[in-house]
Amino acid sequence: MSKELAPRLDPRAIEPARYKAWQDGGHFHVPASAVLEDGREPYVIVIPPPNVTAALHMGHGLNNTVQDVLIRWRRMQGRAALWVPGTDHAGIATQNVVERRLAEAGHTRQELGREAFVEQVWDFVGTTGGTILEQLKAIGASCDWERTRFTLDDDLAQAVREVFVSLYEKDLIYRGEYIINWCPRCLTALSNEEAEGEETDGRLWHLRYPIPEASWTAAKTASEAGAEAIGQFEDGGWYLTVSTTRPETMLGDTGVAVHPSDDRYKALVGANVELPLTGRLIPVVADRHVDPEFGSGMVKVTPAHDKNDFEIAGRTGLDILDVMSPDAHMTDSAPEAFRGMERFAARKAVLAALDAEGLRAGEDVHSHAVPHCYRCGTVVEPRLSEQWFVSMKPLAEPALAASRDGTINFTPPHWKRVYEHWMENIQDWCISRQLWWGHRIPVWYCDCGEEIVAREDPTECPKCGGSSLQQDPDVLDTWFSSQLWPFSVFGWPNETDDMQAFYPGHTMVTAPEILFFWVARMIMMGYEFQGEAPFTEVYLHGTVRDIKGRKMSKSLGNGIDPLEVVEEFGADAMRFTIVSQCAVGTDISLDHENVEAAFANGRNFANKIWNAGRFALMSVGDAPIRSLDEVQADLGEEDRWILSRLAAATDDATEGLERFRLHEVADGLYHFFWGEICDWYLELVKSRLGSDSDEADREAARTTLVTVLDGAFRLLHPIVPFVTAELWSRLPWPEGADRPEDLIIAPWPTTADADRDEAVESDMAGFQSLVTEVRRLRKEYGVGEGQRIALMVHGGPTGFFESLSVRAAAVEQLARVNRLEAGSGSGVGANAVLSNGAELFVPLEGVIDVERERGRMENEIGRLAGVLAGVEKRLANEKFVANAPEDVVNTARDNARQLQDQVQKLRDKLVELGD
RNA sequence: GGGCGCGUAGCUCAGUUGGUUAGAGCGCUACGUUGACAUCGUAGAGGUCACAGGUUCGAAUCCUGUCGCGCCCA
Repeated sequence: MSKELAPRLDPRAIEPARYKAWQDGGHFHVPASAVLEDGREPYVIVIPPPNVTAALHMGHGLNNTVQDVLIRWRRMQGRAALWVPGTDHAGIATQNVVERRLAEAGHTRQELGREAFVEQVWDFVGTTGGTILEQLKAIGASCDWERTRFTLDDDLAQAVREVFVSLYEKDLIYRGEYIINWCPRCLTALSNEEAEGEETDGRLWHLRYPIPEASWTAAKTASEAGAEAIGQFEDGGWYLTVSTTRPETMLGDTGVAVHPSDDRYKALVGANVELPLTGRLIPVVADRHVDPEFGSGMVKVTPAHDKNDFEIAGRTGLDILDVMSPDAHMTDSAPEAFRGMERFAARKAVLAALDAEGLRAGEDVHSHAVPHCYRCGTVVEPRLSEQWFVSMKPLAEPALAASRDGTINFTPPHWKRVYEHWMENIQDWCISRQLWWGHRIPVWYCDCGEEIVAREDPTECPKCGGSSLQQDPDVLDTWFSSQLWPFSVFGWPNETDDMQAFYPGHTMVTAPEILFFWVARMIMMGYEFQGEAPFTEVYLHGTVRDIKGRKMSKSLGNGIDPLEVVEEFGADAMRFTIVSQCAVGTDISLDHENVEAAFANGRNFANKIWNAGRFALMSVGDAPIRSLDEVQADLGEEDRWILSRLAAATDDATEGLERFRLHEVADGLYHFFWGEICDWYLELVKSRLGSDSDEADREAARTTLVTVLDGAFRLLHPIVPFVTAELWSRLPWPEGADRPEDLIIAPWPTTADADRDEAVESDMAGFQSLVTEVRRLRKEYGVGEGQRIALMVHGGPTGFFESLSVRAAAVEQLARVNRLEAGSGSGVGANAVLSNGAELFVPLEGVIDVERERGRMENEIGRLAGVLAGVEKRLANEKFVANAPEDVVNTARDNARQLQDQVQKLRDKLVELGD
């Protein structure tokens, strides 16, 4: 019975039970047979797997709400809508968490040993790993939980193994010694993407390297040729100046380079210079990488500690000297005075030592991007290291073409260019990590020197037959497994029904931050291993920020816990608030200091839905309704109006969802529900629902009201699933008509052209403007709502007055008018002319101050005349009439006519008032 | 240095291919307990659409420049 509904929506009373009913009803699960046997069209989203150690934050709230909206909508459209959930093992992040816990107990992973440590991580993941997925249920996420995957699951490991070996066999994976990004705290290599540049105000120090006497002549020649870097000490000796932001690396310098065509330095190429503090001599070499325009045109070369310098060394044959340990301390390759020093201490010490020798030539403030580890924030050290790499250029080609030819679409579209730019300039990807937690690299080394890369763990060396094989100790970058997610979740490399049914998927919903990390790589892997893209739509949503525009983060303490929001206001409130702010390409900002205000909009709307539904259910009762066809002949104007508006709302919502314009969908449905159903239709239909009204009229009203709510609940369901499903389940239904088991699978509304009724919409607009105008006049003169007034109406469209008198009860209720008369009226009163030309007169003898009314009308005339002048000016312009589209000109003409009419009538009334 | 984006009501932001009397939510003001809802209703105040040029019959919307802000890549 509907009477039991509480006057306020209590989300806690309905949401958990609804969710359970959906899940128990099997509505989230999509078996492959739905596609392969039942022939339903699939719609597939794979979740961006959250880190297994993470707790739900607002970013997840946004990301998953968007996915759920899309999935629920497609499910209602009858698609086999599958949303695959799961978590990511997050190598560095997870290992760090467990290491921190060990440290609290005074232990290190090294003490524990690899096997025991990994076991501990598994324990940890086993106890806490499901948390975030459980939390997703609270916000209503309709994932297929039977398919939950973890990137370290055995079958996903099989996919990783297959991809690694296969790429290796195609020579797209190789091992080599190069400069990589190294985190001295995590003690692992990082990819370029994982080393985040942070704009820093640093210094550019200038250092002097003395030139031995043997080359002074060359130095003099260079100096005379305009070589800025060459100078003379007071004692007559020559030196050259180089600049660096990392002075400590000079201890590893093995050369100085100039551009080969830089005539200034020609004389010096081949000469040696003294490397201060080390007693070493290093050569001057020529290399095309040096930019003669930048600085002095002369650079120091530190091949073991800089990527460009390493390449210079490769071309010029310079020595490579590594002076730093993995944890960024100076090694025995550095001069004794600096050995064992931490890098930043060494920087100071080197500068001081150079100072003492008079070899510092000042410094400049220098703003540049310093790379930091994306997991721990430590300054990344470029380091020479032997690692595994993926050769990216060949993989990027089809992924780039897919964007260029529109196979893959980005929303918002400007990300297309960002993506393509990255693909065009793609660099090889360092995939080995010196961690214990992750997919172990499937490579074994034999004592005989053989390198074995195999799908199955080898027991003996295929070359020498020996059994003393050592597996590579490293694991793979987490993203190496994440990039396989769109097909590894379906059991690939096995040939599965799931693969056949659900690959490729459709929409990827994620944040722009991981466009390169993840989205781009998934696309590359899709092409390489499946021959087609893993999805065709990439929807990149904004970032959740606080009221000051800062990204929400744990460290800033400015986050909002979605679960608290759900607890306090309900998942519907949270979802609506988020979606209504989810305009394409914009961030979401929420006030973390006033959570109630931040979510008021969503909470109020959910409550409004609840109350409208509650009222309707109470008014309509439990008896079956008729079908719309049966009551067609009895429909009132407002019935036909709201049905027409429902059709409009349906079209707008469907189109908005198709274009990912979620904000517009939420906004449109909000105004349809609140501004049209609640503010007007419910008010108009109230009197017809009572027991004393004509039965045919009552049944038409009941049927229309239920039909409209049914439609509105369907349209709103993807955004606010709980409150809509709860109310929908209680709607009465026509006898004998099929009723879907639950709103979650009720068909998404569709429309036909005939569903719109422009004439009735226009009539209704006239009625609405009349009511609003009368209300305004009442307010103007302080006539309270308790006081009934008379209203005289003259003119307007044909039949206008008649249509009002049919609705006299509604006019009385909405405008508090108890006497409605045709005629222009006379005497003292308030006057108005509607835009449809109808003249209104409210006799208010004794209340109205004639002077005030005159002033008010003059203001109104002035305002309208101003608008009219603008329109007339446009129409007077021959070029406008000649060039503008016909409908624009016609609209302007209609406007002008209507405004002229309005102004004229008001002027006439003003004259009357003066008499 | 290169690239992308932003500057619209007190606040947070919409405004799709140039054509409306420029909108919403929150906040604010006034009035209101008419049996769905005070998490409400009614009405209202509040904007020279950053600035300066330009294109156009017509610019918040397109172009150029200036100022301010943010992000990405080197």
